[in-house]
Amino acid sequence: MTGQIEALAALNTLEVRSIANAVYGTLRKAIFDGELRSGERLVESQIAQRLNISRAPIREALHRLQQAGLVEHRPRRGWFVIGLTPDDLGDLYHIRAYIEGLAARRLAAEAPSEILDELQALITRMISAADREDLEALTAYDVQFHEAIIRSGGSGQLERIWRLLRPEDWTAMSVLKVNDMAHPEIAKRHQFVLDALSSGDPDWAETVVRRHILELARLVPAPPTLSYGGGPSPSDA
Amino acid sequence: MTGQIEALAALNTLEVRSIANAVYGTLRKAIFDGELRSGERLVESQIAQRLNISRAPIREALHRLQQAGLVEHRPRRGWFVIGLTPDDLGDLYHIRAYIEGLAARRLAAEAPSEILDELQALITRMISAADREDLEALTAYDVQFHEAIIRSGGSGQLERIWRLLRPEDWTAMSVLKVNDMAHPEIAKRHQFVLDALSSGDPDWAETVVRRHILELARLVPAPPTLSYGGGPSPSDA
DNA sequence: GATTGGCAAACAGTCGACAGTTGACAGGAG
DNA sequence: CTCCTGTCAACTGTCGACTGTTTGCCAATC
Repeated sequence: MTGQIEALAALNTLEVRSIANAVYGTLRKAIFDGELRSGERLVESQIAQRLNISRAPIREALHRLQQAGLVEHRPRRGWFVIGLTPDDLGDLYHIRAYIEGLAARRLAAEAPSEILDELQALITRMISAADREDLEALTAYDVQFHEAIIRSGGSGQLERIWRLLRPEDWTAMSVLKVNDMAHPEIAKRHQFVLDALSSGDPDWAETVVRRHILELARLVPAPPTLSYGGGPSPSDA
Repeated sequence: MTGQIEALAALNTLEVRSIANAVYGTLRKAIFDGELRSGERLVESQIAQRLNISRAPIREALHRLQQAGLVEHRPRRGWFVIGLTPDDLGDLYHIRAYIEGLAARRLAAEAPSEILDELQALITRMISAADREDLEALTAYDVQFHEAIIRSGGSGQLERIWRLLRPEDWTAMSVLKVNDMAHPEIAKRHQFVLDALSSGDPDWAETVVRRHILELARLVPAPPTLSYGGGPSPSDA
């Protein structure tokens, strides 16, 4: 019974209920895959024609991509793909580090055992995923771990901004690449974080979580959007 | 000549070049003025009818309001006004404090004199505005001061997120109310911030700026959206 | 009396069309 | 040859209409 209910709930959450959602995913993927280069112009009518739909859902998707910082809108001129510089990515990780640190501080202050148990369970699963060399699962648990911290330690706004920082894929992608070399290490690090959260010392919890994120920031490679295909780069300003 | 050019530039920046922009402003104002209460439902067609326009620009405005965190969109159900709790506002200030702190850190590391001069000029104007009891100007310079820090200390992403945190009005409104009682003090505090930025000590600059913002957070009254008409307030956590 | 099934109204999602603006280009004046 | 001006195509901003889903209500059933 419960299993079925959960399945139904998942179906409801399934994101592709609207064309606009599908377009959003398609364009986002195209950008990340490098099919759409930084600076490239996106013409609503052309996309509409190529996907065989009207412009309305395209506009909605573009607005959402703008919110995610992946495209730019110039009034009466059109839409342009934004390239993320390594600096940009670094900034996003920095902000994320602060936000999660803040959530961690609050979480540590209360430290409700259900949450801590949940986090511990996730770590257990991480370990087993690492044993199986199941990168996908490992990544998923990693994301869930951080989501749990934000959800239980932050108010709505903290979570809202946090989500804006990570157009779902980035984190997943970078984690995958980064941890290529150190699967079992991941679980260990999260255990360290959890210990800090359980310590009852908000300052310590905040510090550990912040460092945890910033370590990622250092390891993250240049974002896929970038793909400077050589040539003179006008990147000094 | 130059004057005219500047005037034209200002006209270009003027935001009401599209209906969607106007609708955005209208709805935002309605929410802040309390005409639209937290939880209230917004029906696209009704708004369209009342403003005598089609639904397209309304949808765009609603999407932007969602991005600003002022309304919520439930697929196939509609749009709902979101009420900001005092906790929410506090969170936003906290995040802002971190972001501006980060920008301050970088700014202090380089400390280009043009920027410092610009900031000093703004403080001078603040003082004179305070003398004149010109609250509007005082607020404007305050905002410009912080904008300058973000622009020169952050990469694009830092600024992008920073702007998301402050649907233009909040800051202005809260500053107005808060400083009602302490106009000349404002300039003094900003001078303190600027000194820290000039000190060449990034750690110190970050700390001072962060505190500067967090002081605001403590002073800020309950957000206007809220308008709890009495009743027990659930604000302890 | 409580539960289920069907119905109708309300509304979001989507569509195709039109109008105003912008950038590019060609042609003419200096 | 350079600069300005008029023209044109492309594209965004906006519109009204259609379609499918959701919700609340009422009747039929247990």
